Amino acid sequence: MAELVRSPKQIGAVLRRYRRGQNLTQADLAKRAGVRQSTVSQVEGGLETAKLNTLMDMLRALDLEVVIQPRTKSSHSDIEDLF
Amino acid sequence: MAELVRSPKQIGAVLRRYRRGQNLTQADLAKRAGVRQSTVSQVEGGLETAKLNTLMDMLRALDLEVVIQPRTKSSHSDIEDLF
DNA sequence: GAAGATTATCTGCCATAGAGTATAAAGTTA
DNA sequence: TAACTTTATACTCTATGGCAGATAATCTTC
Repeated sequence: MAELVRSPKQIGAVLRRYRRGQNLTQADLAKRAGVRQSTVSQVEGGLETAKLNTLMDMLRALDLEVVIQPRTKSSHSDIEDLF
Repeated sequence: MAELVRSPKQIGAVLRRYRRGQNLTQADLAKRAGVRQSTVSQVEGGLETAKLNTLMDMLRALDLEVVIQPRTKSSHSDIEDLF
């Protein structure tokens, strides 16, 4: 399932969801991605100033990929912005 | 058109393509995104340690959005990795 | 090929990410 | 509720992003 994300907070939420879906702990993911567990915790928490390569490492470790596309009028996940 | 990206370098290339497609200079985009022209230059160049919020600001300024999805076996743009 | 526009780099400065290491706080299960 | 696991925070230190401000290098165009 493709997840539209518009903020670091949403990115973190998606990462967490997929990590749990794969039954991995933050420590597991950290090891795979080559970062520290505390870093995983922060990125999942939506750290805005996280580094791009750190994010990419985490995505790769979860077998996720990124698609960039022109903004669509209104996507379903807009509702998430309310929370 | 949706663009699959797997590295900061590819992200930078996509940003540059869209920026030019909208006939904007780096300075224009910088102003819209609230960053410096030098920063735009670096991110388009593929700076791996760029900050997440900086990237998001640039994407938003170009009316682009990000989708995170499970990795597909082999996407067309894999070929781009050769260059 | 000179002028003008655009992009790439540089210096100084400050803020902070993430490593390393550790512990506190939450959650989970027996 | 004690024991264990998982996640959130803390502290020091080093590296570097991005701002300010500016200039060099590289296109464009006439």
